[in-house]
Formats: sequence, C-alpha cells, structure tokens
Amino acid sequence: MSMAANSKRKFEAMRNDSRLSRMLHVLIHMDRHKGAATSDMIANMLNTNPVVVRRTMAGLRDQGYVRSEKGRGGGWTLARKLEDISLLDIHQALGAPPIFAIGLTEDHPECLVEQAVNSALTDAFKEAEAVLVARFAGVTLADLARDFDQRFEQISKCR
Amino acid sequence: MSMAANSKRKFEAMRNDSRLSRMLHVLIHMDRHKGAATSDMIANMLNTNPVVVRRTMAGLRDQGYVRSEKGRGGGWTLARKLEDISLLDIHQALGAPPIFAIGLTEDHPECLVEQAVNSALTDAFKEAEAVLVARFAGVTLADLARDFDQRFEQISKCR
DNA sequence: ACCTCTAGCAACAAGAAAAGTTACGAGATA
DNA sequence: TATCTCGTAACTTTTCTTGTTGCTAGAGGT
Repeated sequence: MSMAANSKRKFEAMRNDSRLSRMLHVLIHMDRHKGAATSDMIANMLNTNPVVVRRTMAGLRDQGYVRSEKGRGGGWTLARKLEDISLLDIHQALGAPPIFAIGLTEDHPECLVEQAVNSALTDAFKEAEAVLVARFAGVTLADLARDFDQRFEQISKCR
Repeated sequence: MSMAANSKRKFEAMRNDSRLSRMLHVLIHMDRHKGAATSDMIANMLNTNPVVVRRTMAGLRDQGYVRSEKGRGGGWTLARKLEDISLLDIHQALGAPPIFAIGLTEDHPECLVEQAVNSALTDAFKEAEAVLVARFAGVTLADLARDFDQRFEQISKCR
C-alpha cells in the first residue's frame, strides 16, 4: 500500500493558476506537521499527483524557502520561519506568473490609437499590480497562521 | 474582390484576453471613420475574422454602445459619443471577464488553513480590483482620443 | 549487498478554453 | 432578384496547464 496515492480529480482543469494558493496552504501545513512531508502526501492533500508537487515546489526550493531530501525518511521541509516568508516571496518563487488575465494587443505598434489605448490600460494595470504586490509583500505566512489560530479558537468557543 | 478579407494570423493564440484592448481600438477608429464599418473591415484591422468581430461586438450592441445594420451599406456605427463611454463600460459590456489569472482553491472548504489563505488572497485581489475598476471608470474613450491627438501633434512637430 | 523509499527529470497524454472557421439564415438595398 | 451585410450555431484549431508514465539517482534500513 506504499504507492497508492495520487489521482482524484481528473476533470475540472483549472481556469486559474492556483499554485500560489496551493503552495501557501502546503507551507502552513508543513510548519505544523513537523517532519518531512513527502510529495505523495502533499499530492494527496492537494488532490493532485506527486510529480506536479515536485514541479511546483522546485521553485520554492531554488529560492531557499523549502528543502528536499531524497531517500527513506526524506521529503520536504521548511527552510525558513513562517514570519520570514511573505506572499510575495512565494509568488515570485513560482516564477512571478502573470497576474492579469486581460492583455494588450501589439498588432499595430505604429498605430497611434493603439498606443493611446495600450498606454491607458498599462497605466491602470500597473497601478492595480502595485497595490497587489504591496499587499502580498505585507503579509507573511505567520500572519496566515495567526489567522488560522483565530479561526480555530473561534470554532472551539462555539461548542 | 469583395470578400477577400480575413485570416492573416493563424497561430499565436492569445494567452490573454485582449478583447477589451481590441474593442477600444475599434471604437476610436469608428468615431473617426464616419460611416458604417463592416465586420470584415474591422476583422482586417484586428487580424482576425468577421465572425469573431460580431461575436465580440454583440455585447457592445446589447448595451447600447454601438448599433449594427444589416444589408448593403450596413455595418457597425457608434451609438454614443466617446465621452459617454468609459473603459469600465466596455469591460462590462464584454461580460466583465475575469481580471486576474491567479485563482484560489476550494479543495477543502472546511480546512481552516485554506480559509485563512483564501481570505488573505481575496482581500488583496479585491483591493487591486477596486483600484483597477476605479481607473477604468475614470477614463473615457474621449480621453483616449485626446491622447491620440497629442501623439499625432507630437509626431507632426518632429518633422 | 540488497531492497525500499524518496526526489529529479524528461517526455508524452489529456482536458479545457479561447479563437478561428464553416455554413446557413435573415434583413436591407439597389 | 442579386448582393451585401449581420446573426448564429456548430465544428475545428491552437495553446496552455495539468496529469501521467517511466526512468535515474540518492539515502537508509535490513
């Protein structure tokens, strides 16, 4: 029963890039778990498969946020404290994928109308992106963990 | 030579939704053009084909920003003045497509960690979206046209 | 030594989404 | 009536991301 792990969700092919959300989820769980988490375990948690996990976590490893160890007893461990990892860090470790689903056209670079349109749109997008990046930079995984604690407390109280 | 129009760009299938950019481009040109623009003409301008143009412009027509007329001499005309159309109007007329390429996960709605993560992310996205929407609402097509005029003037001066 | 567990990696398959395409219908005008 | 034009449905193409398989290599335990 060692390698009976993966594949649950076959369809429903993700219109959005949910890697950031997933990695944040995983990292916080890793912090609590204490002990290496195997790709298989993580894949189960995310309803995906171990190869996808390794693929995605590779970026985090390269940036020094997690470590991976081969062999028996190996797996993934946090390489930093949660308070030293921001949402922006993880976003960038994932390769800073495009934030916006809306894009510009470059069909007629010399067209002054196109230039005016693109200029207005890029200004707006840059402004929104700056806000998002600032937000991401200002939130650490420790903040999320604290939020978790509060939610847990809240639920405990209600019983 | 009447119907030798469409298809230039076969490949390069658009990673982003560029409909907003394209429609803005078209609308401003329509304002200058004076006279109905056929889907074929517009398709040529955008390096696409007439059916895609109709499909996209349908939303703008339904919201009253443009009119379409069938038959000889028909085509598309502006139904409002440029100063009465904002970028936000067009975005919404296109069905308010998703702005962000990054999404959340709902794998474990009961998981408090996931809740904490999603809460932080949605807050950030909402804030960024509010900024973008405010920007879009504050810019009219007339503003873009003015920007065009300035660029044109600039170029004329440089000669 | 050998066996098992683990990540790393490359290559391929699958599924979905957006755009492109084809085909035909309906209205308008000469 | 012939032709131009949009309206629309159905199908195809292209591309992206993820999922999957198969193999290599390293790390322990037995």
